[in-house]
Amino acid sequence: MPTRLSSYFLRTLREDPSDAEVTSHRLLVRAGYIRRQAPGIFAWLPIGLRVKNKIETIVREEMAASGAFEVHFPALLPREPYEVTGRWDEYGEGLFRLQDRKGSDLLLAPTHEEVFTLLVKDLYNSYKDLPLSIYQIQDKYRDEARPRAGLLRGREFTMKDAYSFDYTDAGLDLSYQAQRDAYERIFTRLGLEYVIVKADAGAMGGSRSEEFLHPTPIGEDTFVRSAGGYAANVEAFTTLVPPVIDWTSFPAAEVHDTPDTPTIQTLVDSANANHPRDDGREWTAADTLKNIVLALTNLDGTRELVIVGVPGDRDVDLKRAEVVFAPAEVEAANAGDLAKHPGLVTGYIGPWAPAGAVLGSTSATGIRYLVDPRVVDGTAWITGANENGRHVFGLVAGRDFAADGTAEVANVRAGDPPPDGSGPVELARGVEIGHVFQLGRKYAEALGLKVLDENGKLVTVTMGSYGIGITRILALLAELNNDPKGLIWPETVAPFDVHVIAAGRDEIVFETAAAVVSTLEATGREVLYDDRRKVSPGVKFGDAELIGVPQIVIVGRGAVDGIVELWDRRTGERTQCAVDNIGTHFA
RNA sequence: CGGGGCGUAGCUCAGCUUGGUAGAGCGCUCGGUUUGGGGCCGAGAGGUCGCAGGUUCGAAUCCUGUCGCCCCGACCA
Repeated sequence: MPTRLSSYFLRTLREDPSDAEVTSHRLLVRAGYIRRQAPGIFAWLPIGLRVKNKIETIVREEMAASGAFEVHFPALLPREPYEVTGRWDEYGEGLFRLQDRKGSDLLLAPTHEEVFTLLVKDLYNSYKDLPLSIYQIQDKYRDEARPRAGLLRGREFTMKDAYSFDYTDAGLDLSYQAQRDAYERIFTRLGLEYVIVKADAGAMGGSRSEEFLHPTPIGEDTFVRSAGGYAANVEAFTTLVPPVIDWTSFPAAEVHDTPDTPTIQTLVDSANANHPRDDGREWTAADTLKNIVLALTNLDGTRELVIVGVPGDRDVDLKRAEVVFAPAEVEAANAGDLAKHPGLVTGYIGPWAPAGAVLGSTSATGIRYLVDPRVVDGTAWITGANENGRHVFGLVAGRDFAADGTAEVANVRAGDPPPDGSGPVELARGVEIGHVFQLGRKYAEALGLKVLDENGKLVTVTMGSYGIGITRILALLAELNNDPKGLIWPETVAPFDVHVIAAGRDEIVFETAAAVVSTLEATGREVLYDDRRKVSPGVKFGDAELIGVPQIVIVGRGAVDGIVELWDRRTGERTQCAVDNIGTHFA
């Protein structure tokens, strides 16, 4: 049976909804696919569900091909398992929490590692049962600080989440690879360009992690890639560590007066004017060591300071810092923080003073000191002398000062060398459409998921976690496939295969259209039939363009001669076709 | 959490400066007309003007507070 527009539960809007800015959001609402319920929360209408189901079907087929089984969990879950793994607290304000009538804590799951782990623990005890991969397609809840862009970043969204269970690391590698391969097939079928980038494992824990990003300027993720094939999220980028330098012939560090040089630029100018280098090269910001005070707020609410030293031509990237110091929250230290440490001379902070070390756990201040990986032993720096208006020149790492360790907190720039030597990187933006993780044993350990191995010994299971954002992909496809008139779906996910328009009032038009619809359905096509009697052709054409079914058949004034028009929504091309040939045309 | 914008009919908006019976277009209902690009004529239904206080003879309009929404930023597996 065709879907008849005269009775379909669909209403298109003539004008853009006032609360939608992003193209995909605007068109999906206008064309009757979704309706907003609350910020970041949407209802799905029949035609929208059809597209969502098409995407889910592709995902299900490839999940099945990868050997994974589908299950389904509730979104509403008890606190306890999340308490055990620590995520009840770690997730912070992003977690929707609620209580039942008895006062028991519940949550709307942001992701389901805990309960999948417990399910396998419940059913399996032997290595013979493994490997196992199971998945669900389910709605997830995250209380985003600011939902935006319609479906692209919502608070409720549909996600395919898969989990793998192995008892050896080698097995995990295989399971991970199987999911990764399935993702490549899925995105290829969806016609979505993607880049696989090295990612930070973040709050999920675990080791290996890669993101599938669709490269586009509207993306919220920044990643780097080199011509030689290196690709990483900026949070996961690791700096190429230069070789250690032999400093035996270096002169001793000297303290110079550098009045009124609170910023790097003023310092560089002053150095070139008053203390030029012997070899005539200009001092640059990269010759200076900038020491930034960060304040960490730990999960238990305590606040501590840490100082990071980065080359003066770089800034601290707070997102990268969050990764380094997770799960603590990171911000720049404020005046109050600094006031508690009178040993720190704002604007002239450095690791060294004539009286001894100033920064570091064992120093005068006792503040933890971490440096950029480029600050290797033997590098010489201009940096603060911990006195107002004075800097120390030629301060050599490893000789004059030592840090507590290194930290990847400096911003990444185009042209930076990646760690694998594959050539300078460029920066690009992308939308995260999939993410694969090797979780390792974190969750199995916390929740006690163990199996007996070949030797009758209990071993902890190792896990992987794999996500695809279904509704985000739908929004992205809408974002990529439209024109000023409306949506233009790719055939693979279109709500219908063909949109048949009866354009005219004569009975012959409707008879011919009905015949065309029957023929198309006989060839297995899903048809949307605009059979509305009192609606003018202009309205029908406009709706067809808005709705975005890729193939349109217009049955109109040619019907009397047995001729209909084929209208390609994407190219706009219209060609004539005899009614008798319609079946073979689409066959 | 900071900055900006906005809450009036199902949708998109005007009216507010300068207080005086609630408006338009689209959509919806009925009748007629029209049928290849959102047509036309006529008659209707539909709104506690986000909410609460205040000023006033009188408040959509002025004042105070409050709630909500959108955008930018911070934040965000």
